[in-house]
Amino acid sequence: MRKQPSQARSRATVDAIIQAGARILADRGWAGFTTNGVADVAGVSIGSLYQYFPDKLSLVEAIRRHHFDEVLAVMRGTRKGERSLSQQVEALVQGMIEAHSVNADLHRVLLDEVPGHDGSSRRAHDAFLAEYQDHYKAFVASYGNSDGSSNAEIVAQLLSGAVEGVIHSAARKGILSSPELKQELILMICAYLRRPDF
Amino acid sequence: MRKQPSQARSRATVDAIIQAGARILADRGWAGFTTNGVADVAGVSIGSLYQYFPDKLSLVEAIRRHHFDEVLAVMRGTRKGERSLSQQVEALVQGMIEAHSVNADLHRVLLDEVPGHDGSSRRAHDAFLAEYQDHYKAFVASYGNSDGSSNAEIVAQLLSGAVEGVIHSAARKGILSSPELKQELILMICAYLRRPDF
Amino acid sequence: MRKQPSQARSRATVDAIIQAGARILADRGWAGFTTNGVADVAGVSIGSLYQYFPDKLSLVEAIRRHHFDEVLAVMRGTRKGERSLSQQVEALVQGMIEAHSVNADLHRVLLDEVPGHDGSSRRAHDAFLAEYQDHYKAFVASYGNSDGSSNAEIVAQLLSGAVEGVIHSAARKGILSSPELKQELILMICAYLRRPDF
Amino acid sequence: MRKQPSQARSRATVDAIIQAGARILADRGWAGFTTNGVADVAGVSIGSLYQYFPDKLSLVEAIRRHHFDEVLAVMRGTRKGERSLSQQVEALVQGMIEAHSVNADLHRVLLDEVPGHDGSSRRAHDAFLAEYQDHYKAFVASYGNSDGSSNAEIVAQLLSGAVEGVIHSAARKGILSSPELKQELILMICAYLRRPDF
DNA sequence: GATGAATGAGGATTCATTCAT
DNA sequence: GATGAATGAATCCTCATTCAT
Repeated sequence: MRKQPSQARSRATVDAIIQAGARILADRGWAGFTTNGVADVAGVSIGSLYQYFPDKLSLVEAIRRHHFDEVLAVMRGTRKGERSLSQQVEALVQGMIEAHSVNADLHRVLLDEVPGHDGSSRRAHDAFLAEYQDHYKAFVASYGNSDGSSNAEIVAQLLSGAVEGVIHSAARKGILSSPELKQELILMICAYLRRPDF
Repeated sequence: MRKQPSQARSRATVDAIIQAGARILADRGWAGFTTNGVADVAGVSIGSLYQYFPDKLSLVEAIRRHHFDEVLAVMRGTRKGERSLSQQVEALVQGMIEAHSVNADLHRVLLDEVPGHDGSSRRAHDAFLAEYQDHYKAFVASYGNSDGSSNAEIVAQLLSGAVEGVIHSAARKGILSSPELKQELILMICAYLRRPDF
Repeated sequence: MRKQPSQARSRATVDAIIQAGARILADRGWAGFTTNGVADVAGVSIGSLYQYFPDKLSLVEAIRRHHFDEVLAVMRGTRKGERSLSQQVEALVQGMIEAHSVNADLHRVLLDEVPGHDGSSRRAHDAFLAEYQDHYKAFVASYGNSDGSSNAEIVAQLLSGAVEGVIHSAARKGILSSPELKQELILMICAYLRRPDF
Repeated sequence: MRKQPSQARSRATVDAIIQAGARILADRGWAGFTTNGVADVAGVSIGSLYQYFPDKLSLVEAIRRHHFDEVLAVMRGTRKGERSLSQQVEALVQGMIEAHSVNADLHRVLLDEVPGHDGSSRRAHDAFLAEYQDHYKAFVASYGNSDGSSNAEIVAQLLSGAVEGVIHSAARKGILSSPELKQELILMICAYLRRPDF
């Protein structure tokens, strides 16, 4: 950011810009994301936008940080310490569904469309992905079986990919809230983690 | 398309344009995809491009159709009629991996970046997704268990989402060819399909 | 330049752009030199301008090359081989006045206002200045006195600065064509070159 | 100026703004001279700047007046009353070099880059140039030869142009302090003023 | 049919200036 | 008096598309 907003008024402006930017990114995608459009929707002048964000990318970075914080907050809020495996899995799946329900369109655009995060922005993005993966690794670890832990990485990768994919495609079809799908996903994960040769 | 290429030369021109477009889309993404750029790489004039494609979207549609045809051809080529469940699953997974290896970058851009398919293009895209899902439905059906068939739809949805997600995230990390991941994915699907309460 | 104009029409366009640019630069200075303004005056669209010049600086470079070529052509046209010193000096002074009469405003703006010529443009500019100085060095050398030639450099520097300055300030006052001033300038140079201790 | 600074604090503010403006003008040229930038460097708010200067041009005028005052002060300080011609000429040249050494970059920018002095600013600028020329006229007059005094004007014009030009070009080449060049310049002027036919 | 010159709406960004606090 | 948030006209540049040759 170019300038720290010190007065209340400017903080409100910055917030309005970020909200409007998130809205436009979610609704129109990266190609439809124009700084003039953001300023318009935010109800501020284009000059005000550039007073706080040196360029388009730094704005999208701010939006990204904002969104990731929310998503991570939801994920961290997932209740822990369940007894049975299926309860643990249900908590995980439920948490991811909720996390994905936080502005799912924005999430997709941020991950898929927004181009080259270079430099400092890369770190923020990687930090998010790292914590994201850690969520799965922690889960796999907590399941605590005694086999070669070298597998944990792969298993976490598999689980995150599968859960992500199922939720993603369900979101696209508008059936994210389907209880049957959720139930089947839970069953699949449980079956996988319980398989005899694990 | 504006015009059907009737002569051999015209067909060669159209092919060159589609190839060049696919190349650019894969290499530079949707944001780097310009009609002038495509014409340049194709070695034809911008006027010729517009002789065959009325606008940018119709060009990207042609590219999409072209690519989806290839992908479906690979998927259809997956060997069928295996005996054991795990052999069938392995065939499925292997087929999907191969399908995703057909110009994976182009695939990702077409699915993630290229914006709103409206009108006729929508149909083509949906037809692809339908056949894609049918592949899974056929697989689930062929596993042929006798329980409530109302579940088949959900199970296909789950499987396609999970497989897609795992392959997608692996592709992003450049580990699409990891045998361990593939093995775990097969294990997960087998475990799921074999679960006692199915 | 971004593109070589191959057809006659495009060559005319490029010429019109360069002429208009030179005009605007001379009339309004670097600060008043806008690409849209140039396109307007040239009677072409802004798009055409950018078809041939990748950016504002490359346009100003083309203008510079064009102008320097003209100036050097005039300087080279100065008749050589005079007998007496004062005839030689008169030829020199006359040549410089004529060279400076070639779009004097443009000359001033190009030398004084146009910012940082980096890279390849630098070379063109330096080449001009070098030939410019060479003109003086050749003159000093041709005067052929036998004293330490290590002075030739300094003398050339002095002469070019003095002649340039006189012509420059005369141009500003609109008295470039004053015969008296020219005569005095010739006298000064002759007196200097004839001084006893030279 | 919009307002006369009456209190000490105000005067300090105005001074800071002028200093900062001169600094920026010298360092970054006219193109890099922005009111917000000046306010920043001066350590005052942009609002304060506009409290004292109604617009950008009035600020640059103040800077110009300030600088010209300094230069004239240096020129006036040149010691007078030397005996021999060459001593007088040396004093003149030395004075001009010193005057040009007072913030040479700022001087160049003010003379070459800053655009159109209209209205009241024109007067200030002309007053400076007049006094500048007067310096030379006084010098020519003091040399007091008895020939047609109608020449004095021309001779002053020639001398100021030549001295200015030599110093200017030397400054550009970074050899303003070269004693040889200075010596040659003095020689040239002496030779000119001593020429038999004067 | 093919060419490529020309077009101009649209989008990112700057900066002089105003005005509420 | 001072502050700095807000403004928006102006500028550079891109790229989809048209059309004369």
